[in-house]
Amino acid sequence: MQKDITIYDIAKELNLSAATISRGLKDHRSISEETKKRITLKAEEMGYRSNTFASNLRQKKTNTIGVIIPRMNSNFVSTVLAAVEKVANDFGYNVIISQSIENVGKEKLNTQTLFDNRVDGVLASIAYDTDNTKHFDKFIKKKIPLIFFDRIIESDDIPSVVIDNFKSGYELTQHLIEQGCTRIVHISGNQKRNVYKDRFEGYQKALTEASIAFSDDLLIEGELTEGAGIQAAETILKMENMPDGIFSANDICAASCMQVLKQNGIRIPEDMAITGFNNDPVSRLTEPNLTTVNYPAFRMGEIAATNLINHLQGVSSIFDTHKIILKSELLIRESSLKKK
Amino acid sequence: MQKDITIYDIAKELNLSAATISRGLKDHRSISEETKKRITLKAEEMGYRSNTFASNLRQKKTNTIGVIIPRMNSNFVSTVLAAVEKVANDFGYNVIISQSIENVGKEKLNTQTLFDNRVDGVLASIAYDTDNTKHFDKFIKKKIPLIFFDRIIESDDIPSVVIDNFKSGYELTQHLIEQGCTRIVHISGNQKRNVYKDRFEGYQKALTEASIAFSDDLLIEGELTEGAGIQAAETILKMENMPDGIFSANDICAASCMQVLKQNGIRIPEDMAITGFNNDPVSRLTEPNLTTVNYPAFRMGEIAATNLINHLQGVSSIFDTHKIILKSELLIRESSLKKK
DNA sequence: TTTGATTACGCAACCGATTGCGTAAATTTT
DNA sequence: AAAATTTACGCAATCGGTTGCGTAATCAAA
Repeated sequence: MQKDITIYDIAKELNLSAATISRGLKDHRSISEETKKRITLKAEEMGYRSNTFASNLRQKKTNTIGVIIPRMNSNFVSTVLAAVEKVANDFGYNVIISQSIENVGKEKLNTQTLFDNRVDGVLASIAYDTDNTKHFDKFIKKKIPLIFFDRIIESDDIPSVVIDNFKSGYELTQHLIEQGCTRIVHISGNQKRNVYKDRFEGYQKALTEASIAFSDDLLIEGELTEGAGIQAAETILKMENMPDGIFSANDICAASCMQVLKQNGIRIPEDMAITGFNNDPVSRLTEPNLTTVNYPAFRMGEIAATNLINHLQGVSSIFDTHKIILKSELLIRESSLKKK
Repeated sequence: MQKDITIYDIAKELNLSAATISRGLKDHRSISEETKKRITLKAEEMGYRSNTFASNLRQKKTNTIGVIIPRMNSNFVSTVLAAVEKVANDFGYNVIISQSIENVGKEKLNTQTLFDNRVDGVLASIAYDTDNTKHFDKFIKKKIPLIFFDRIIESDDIPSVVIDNFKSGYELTQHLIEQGCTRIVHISGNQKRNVYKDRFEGYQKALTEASIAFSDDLLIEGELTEGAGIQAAETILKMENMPDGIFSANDICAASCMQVLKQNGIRIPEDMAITGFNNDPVSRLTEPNLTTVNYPAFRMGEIAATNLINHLQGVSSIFDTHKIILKSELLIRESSLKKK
């Protein structure tokens, strides 16, 4: 293994100082064009690569942003990440991704890892059971910019990028009611999470406005996984007073639930109208296609990353913003169309 | 923003040298138990955090492994990544993930970024249009261990972790033939990629063994996306001599293809038997459920990461291994069961 | 009591890039 | 032609942790 080439090696070859090499490589104005060219060429020729650590150590910044997400295995999350990576790359930033696996403990470890790795900024979507932002305080104290997206905790210190979950939940439910549903089950996730709580409250508001009573057994709280959908279906099938509509807080759960119901002879949407949330590809592959909400995942990633980086570059401050709400719209498909 | 605490600060507080602090913090044997305890406590009290860059700079290693993948947005990839992250964390390694977006150009940039960030080791699954491993040579030259997984390029220098795509393709096709299919379309990806080429060759072998002729129009090469599935279906619908079986090289494409066919009155599996590949959740949500191949994604990530890290720790050498082949098995479901 | 071994720690030189300050030489101004 | 600028580069300290080597102090062996 040959030794690494450093700016000192280049300096020696060209009879210049290391300082000049350093400046020449980064196009510093006090170096003449000709010298710059010689330096660049020599560096190329010798196979020089900058040592990030030496640079980071000296500059006290890393050109890296950290992202904390619950899991990578959903269409939504991977789309957000794709956008974040794209924006970061365009601005010369690296991205470190860490998954909390829906677990506060792991999430705390992740914040610590990112902190120790001295990321310049952080984007986070919090885990299922997180109930305070204490483990994010270290970033705030160190003035390391932090933005929450999708799953957030309200905090005066932490700006966020979200959609209007309340509104979308409200609209979905309203749509189901318009289709003639009078007994609508809501399958949701942990009510600690804004995304689920807000959708639920939107659902409740729509019910109230239509003078439909809500009872606790209509809310099925679970993990919104494929398995949770199956369980929900089984619960529903056992209900004495069978519902005529289901509003699931995500698509995958809606899809698996729908499947079990169909296997049990329930006709969709005639007997049961179903809606999901997110517009995952699966919503377009079920039969019938799932009515859902288009979630601007890519846009969300783009906006969160752009704001963070603009802040880092001093272009604008994220602290001027408290919350950014993106547009999300209803996608009506067959699974909920009782009236054709 | 308060200044960062360094080992020098701790040293001053305790009237010790920085060297002793450094050693004390990492449990070096030449430091007395009592001093170690004092150091640890003081460090805790002062809110000390180690500076990774200074450490990396001096030690010339980063405790970081890099992963290059085509895209994050498939169930397969995100499952592999979850496994890699788990193993890496257990061993105290960080993970940097970079997506090539199925593009050699980006893939090259990614190798450079990982190289410049001086990752200790690399795991890679190559892009759609990569046709040589030249951009990986820098790792080999620097003795940075590299393992390919899933999508590989055969190379004497680079070990890999895969499944037997040929065998699975063969078995799937054999199954379709047993079900009475005599004209089977194969929807595949870029034939440069081992995963697609091998599955195709397995398919061909099964056909040959059953004395079924293969003709070029039976191979539909595309990007295996949702959209590609729709296109494939349209192509198939226009065929004068309608096939009676479809073997798609992944599930998502099979699912969308199946949907279009159904919309056009084709009965599955009676008129057309369909199989996918991967055992993505979507394969369990389509109607009928998709026959597919169970792909041990988590295991693959675990094995690749474990081997890489074992090598880094000197426990074993990856160069003793050329290729690791994991077991993958046929999952027969309704979409292909013409004979019940 | 003397000697060899062990324990516990300090000294100082790294790792490689960055940057404030200083200066000789070249160029422009008056 | 002398003075004032500007240009182009070098010096040396700095970032914070690591580590080979050296040494004082303590302990065991002779």
